[in-house]
Amino acid sequence: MQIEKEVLRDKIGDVLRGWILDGKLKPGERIVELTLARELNVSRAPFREALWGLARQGLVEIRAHHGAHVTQLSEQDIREIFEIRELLEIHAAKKIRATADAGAKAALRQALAELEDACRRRDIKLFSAADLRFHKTLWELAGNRHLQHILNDVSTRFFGYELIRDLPHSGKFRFDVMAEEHRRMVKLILEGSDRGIEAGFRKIFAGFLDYVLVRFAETPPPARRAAE
Amino acid sequence: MQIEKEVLRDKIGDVLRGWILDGKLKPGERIVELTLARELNVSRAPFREALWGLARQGLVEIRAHHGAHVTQLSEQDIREIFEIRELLEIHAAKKIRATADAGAKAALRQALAELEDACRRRDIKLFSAADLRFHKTLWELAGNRHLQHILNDVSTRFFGYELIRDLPHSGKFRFDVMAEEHRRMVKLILEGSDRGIEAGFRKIFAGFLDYVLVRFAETPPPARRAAE
DNA sequence: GACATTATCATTGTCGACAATAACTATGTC
DNA sequence: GACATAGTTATTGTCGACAATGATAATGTC
Repeated sequence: MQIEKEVLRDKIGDVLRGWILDGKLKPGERIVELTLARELNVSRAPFREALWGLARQGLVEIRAHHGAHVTQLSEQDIREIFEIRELLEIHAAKKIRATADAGAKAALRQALAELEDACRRRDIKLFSAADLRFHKTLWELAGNRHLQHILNDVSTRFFGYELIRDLPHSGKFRFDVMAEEHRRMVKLILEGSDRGIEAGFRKIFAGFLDYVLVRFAETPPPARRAAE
Repeated sequence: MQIEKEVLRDKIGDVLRGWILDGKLKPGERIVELTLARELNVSRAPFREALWGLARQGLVEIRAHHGAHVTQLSEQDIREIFEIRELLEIHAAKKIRATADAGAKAALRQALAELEDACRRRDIKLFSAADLRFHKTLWELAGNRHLQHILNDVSTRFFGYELIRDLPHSGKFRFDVMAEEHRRMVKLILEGSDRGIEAGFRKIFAGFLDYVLVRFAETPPPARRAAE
């Protein structure tokens, strides 16, 4: 594996983030510095700093003398993070509703169109990318960079989870429902009221949380070696 | 300056955090690793990791080849962070209202009592500590550890600011107003409704934000060497 | 055989040195 | 004198080595 970009720690961080998000490194798994550092042909110094960068995003947890572990979320964690994301994303939606200009509306419609297209093609990879782009657009258009940043971090933590990452692969993934829900969100923002956004988004989020939690209950914890 | 605790990086982090929060290190100021590391009789390795820990809290910003700078907030930043804190703290208050048991209510009243006492004595140091404790209690009682954590980080960023830290020293600090406002918050949580909390907290936050922004406008930016 | 104790090993924490980069200074040119 | 250029210095980035710690295995005792 070769790297070529800014500073080493950033390149390493990008690689590790990728490994976590696509499941090569699994939740709860310990990251042994020397092992992975050697695999990347780098020394431990920049590797360590890369880990701190990931810890900043909540993707890994660093404990003194116990190394870095890929963050492992409990059901409680998922509920809590979900609650926050819902709160913040609804807030973002309301702000967009109140402030959106022509450009913002166009961006939103554009993101929606891409997502709908991915759903029509029933293409998982395309959908995941479009979904991420859609929500990132939402966060950005709210016009609060700190909010955008927090939402990004809070959301990123989920993607490392196969139970979420692999959701679409479960065969019975409802592309049409997803398209409809996102259409509804856009409609609420462009034509609805704050109360409408509140109720509509809540409903969509609740449905998704249920879906996630059911899968979480089904999935046996992958040998949680975490709590020591 | 001597240190003795867990791992070096944590001890260093604690010292640096203290220096930032009490103004020995000012917003925008560059942190030169060797200089401060020598002052603490430590090498750059643990010092650097301490910086990453602070970056995780948003207290410093690390840019490749440009070192670490104590986070410098623009007026825009203050507005944005304030908006988020208001949103989250109102959410916390609503959750407490809905779920608080006898113990929670007692904890809230206790925190309020200490704050009122500090106000009666017109003791700034006491007040600052009590205020922090009051809000931390609020965040904790909401029963969402992730929310608690985010609120803590989001709030910490303010304390490094003299314009906020030194507010109470401006002579005309209104202890009675502060006591009254916190009393009102507790009353709203214990006896009010969600709508009441929303409106009441909004009003209090708005007043405080105004106060902060006026002072921010008055304070000349301390030779912003940031934007390079 | 089960348990406590010690020794061994794997891994992280810290260090000092050197390389790479950016900021600064001095010099030359017009 | 102002500007561009080259050289110098200050600071960060990366490295390999050693120390400290925690986990594991081996040993001894009951």
